Amino acid sequence: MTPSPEPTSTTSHQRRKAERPQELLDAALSLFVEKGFAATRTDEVAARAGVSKGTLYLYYASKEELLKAVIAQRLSSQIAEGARQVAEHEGSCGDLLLEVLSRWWEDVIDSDASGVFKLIITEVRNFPDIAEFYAREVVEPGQNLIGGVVQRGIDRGEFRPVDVGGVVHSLVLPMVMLCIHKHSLGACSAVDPLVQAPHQFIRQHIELLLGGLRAPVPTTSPTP
Amino acid sequence: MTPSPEPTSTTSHQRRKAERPQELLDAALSLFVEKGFAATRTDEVAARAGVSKGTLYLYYASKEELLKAVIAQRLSSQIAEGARQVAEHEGSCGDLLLEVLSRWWEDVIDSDASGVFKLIITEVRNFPDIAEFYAREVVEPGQNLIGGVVQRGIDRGEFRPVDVGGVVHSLVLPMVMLCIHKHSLGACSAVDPLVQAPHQFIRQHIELLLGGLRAPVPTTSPTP
Amino acid sequence: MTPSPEPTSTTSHQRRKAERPQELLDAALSLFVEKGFAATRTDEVAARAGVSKGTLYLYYASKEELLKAVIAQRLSSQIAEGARQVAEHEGSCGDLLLEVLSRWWEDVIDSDASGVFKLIITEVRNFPDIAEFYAREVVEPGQNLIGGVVQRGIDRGEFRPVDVGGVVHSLVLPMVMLCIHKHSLGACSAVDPLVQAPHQFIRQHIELLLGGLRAPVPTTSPTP
Amino acid sequence: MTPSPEPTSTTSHQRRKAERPQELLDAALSLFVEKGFAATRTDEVAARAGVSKGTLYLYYASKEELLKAVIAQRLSSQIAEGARQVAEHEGSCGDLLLEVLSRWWEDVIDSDASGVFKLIITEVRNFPDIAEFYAREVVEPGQNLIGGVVQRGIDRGEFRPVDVGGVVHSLVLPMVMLCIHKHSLGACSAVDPLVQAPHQFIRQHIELLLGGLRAPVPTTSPTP
DNA sequence: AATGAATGAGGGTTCATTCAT
DNA sequence: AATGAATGAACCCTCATTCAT
Repeated sequence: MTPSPEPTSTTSHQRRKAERPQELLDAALSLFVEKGFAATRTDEVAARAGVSKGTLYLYYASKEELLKAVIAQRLSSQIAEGARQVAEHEGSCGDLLLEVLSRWWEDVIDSDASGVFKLIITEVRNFPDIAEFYAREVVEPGQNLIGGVVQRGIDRGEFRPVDVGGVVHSLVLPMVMLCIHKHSLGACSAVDPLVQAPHQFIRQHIELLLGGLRAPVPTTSPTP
Repeated sequence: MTPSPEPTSTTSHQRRKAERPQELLDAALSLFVEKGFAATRTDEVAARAGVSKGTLYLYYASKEELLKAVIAQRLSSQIAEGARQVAEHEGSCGDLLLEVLSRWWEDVIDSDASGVFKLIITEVRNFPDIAEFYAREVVEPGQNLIGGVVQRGIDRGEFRPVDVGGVVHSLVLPMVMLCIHKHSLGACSAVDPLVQAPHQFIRQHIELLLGGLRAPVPTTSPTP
Repeated sequence: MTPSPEPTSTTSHQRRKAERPQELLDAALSLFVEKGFAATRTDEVAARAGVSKGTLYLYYASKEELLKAVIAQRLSSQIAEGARQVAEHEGSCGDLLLEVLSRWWEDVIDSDASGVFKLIITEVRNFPDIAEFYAREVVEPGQNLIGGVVQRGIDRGEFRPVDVGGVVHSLVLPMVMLCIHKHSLGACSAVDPLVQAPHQFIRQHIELLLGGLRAPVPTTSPTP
Repeated sequence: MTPSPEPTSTTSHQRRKAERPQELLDAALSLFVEKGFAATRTDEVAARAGVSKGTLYLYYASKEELLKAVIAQRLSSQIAEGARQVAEHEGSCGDLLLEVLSRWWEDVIDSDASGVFKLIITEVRNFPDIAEFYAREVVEPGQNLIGGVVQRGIDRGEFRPVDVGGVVHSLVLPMVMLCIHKHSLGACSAVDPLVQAPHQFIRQHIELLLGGLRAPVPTTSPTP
């Protein structure tokens, strides 16, 4: 916090220098997502980041390292976000699910992060490290989060006693699928306008599922 | 020497030639799905098909033509399958959906065809022709099929009046997502065993959705 | 000359068989001349000769052997032709030159043989054997032929005493050049229509040269 | 630190870059002329230019572009040369022809440019663009140049009234032929030593033709 | 004798990576 | 730190040649 003795020399030159890695990561992410890792040329990445080809190698030792940096950075920033909103929620589990999922999803779908899912899907088989990383950092905490809420709903009698893991998938897979879709078929002209209003769809989807999930109001329980 | 009337002239030479295209398509599909188009080398495809590199080019003019042939063939064979099972079904629309979807899906998920979805997702951006082809041949007929059943259910009062397109997506997207998953993260060791019992999951998923979809049993208040 | 004992079984099948080598040579000559040896594919040669690719190798051990056969055959047939017309000619050496050269040249320019010059020019550097063969079979006898007539003209006082070798080149090089031209630029559309009336040009050319060659009529010899 | 005003920034790095295109063109010319376009490998060109295979493609987009650049550059430099020496000549048209032709030709025959004629002859059929280019840039201006002098000679009564186009060919074709010869048979061992003294031959050739071209000296019968 | 499917070495071209400036 | 020229391994594709039929 002590002001650095050098003058206000955080010149635009230096500021740019500090931003280079992020600019490169952004450029790489968008290109990797669009064309795939193998079909993306390093010159393109450098060009989109506004630097020369050689500069890329000052920051990342190889194209593969760049890929891993892209994924690691985006996923790390997502882990925290979901976890916060969880526990301090009041109200029914149904509402909580609706709230948490739709908020998280709205954050993701409109940002570059949505592409990471496509990127992972596309590249895991070629870079197995990614699988392990993704399972540990994203899949597991995410499932625990959502699964925990579902389980709580069952315990409270709010939900019917169903397979928790299955419900989580029913909830989440379409969301992931839409992220992927956005960066593949959805990016092509005039394909399936429904999926182009994803905010609305996801809300409907969750409510539809909650409809099947909620325990029948235990008045007289006439249904066998 | 006894002349067999029909020309047994399908010599082993000719028989091999007749089978080559399919062998190459199968090899190409599995490799393209596994590694992506750009990361697959033509020698690998040839080797997996048991022929030499040059032979591939006797049947397909280029790597890109091979890709298009792979997709076209697999999709063409799927178009017919779905359409058949449709109309001559008796019983409730809910049962019909459960039946048609789970049967189609079991056919797909256990065959090589499941990979085509990943392949399309991965490559459309690089080969825009594919988007058009896929939209015309798969997405549209598929949506009409499922959407038609849902609409019929609503008309009959079996289902609540919901957004048809949205329901179709809620039903289908997880299935497509599981196909994709099978060939990416699912192919990596020890990731998410839940998704490794996909038959059961999809049945649960459909029933869960049907639960949210069915009109409340009109016992007390038979609203028209 | 004794009729072969086999019946008239020189069926069209056999006749074709006997003609195969020549058909292949003709096809090869025209393609080699048009595109050059390296740029000609063996399939093209076979196709133009109306046989399959494999058949070519029944007659010629390799593409290179085919080239040599093409050249050898065409040149051999030219050697004899020129030599005959020479000695038994009556009249002036000028007339003889005009006669021999224009007749030989008319035979050559309108037949496929004209292409051989281009072929040799194009390929000697890659196949040095050809140089030796050509020098021995064509250049040397040809020069002796024409040079002999020129020398005789000088000896008789019909021609001025000039460098014989040079005159031969002055006479012959344009003819060779026109053969080459016919198969390169001359085969392209609308190039230099003059050269497209080569019969007339060559006659003019020879007469022009003879005009410079003839000794001034030895009346008073006023020129120093 | 003393600032030299003009940037001596032509570092050896940059200097090399500036010279690369010419080095590559020279290497390509000599190889294309020697072996033909199709039989020349790009690595050979690169190696002869002292660079690696990849470097070639930094300067020329393809082997074919390299060919066209080779031809265009050499021809462009020849166009100007001939045109300059023309008009400001004093003396007879015969002297002018002798002077212009032999000077131009001596420039060409001893430089690499002589090979371009063989190259064009060899490759036009495969690359029709070249024909058009050559006709427009070389043949037409050249014929106008020489033909103009001949016509002037006729108009002045210095030459007999002959076919101008034909004379131009009689003059020029042997020169072109010798250029071609130099790079094909002439490059093989011990072939036709006459043509190996080309300077002398061409002078003789021109004078021989001029002998046939000149109007008879109007001493006794001054025909108008 | 004839075919044409199959081969695989070789050539043109690309592109990740290096390094002198 | 930044550049961009240079490299060369690797990839797609061709085509001369072989061989089972």
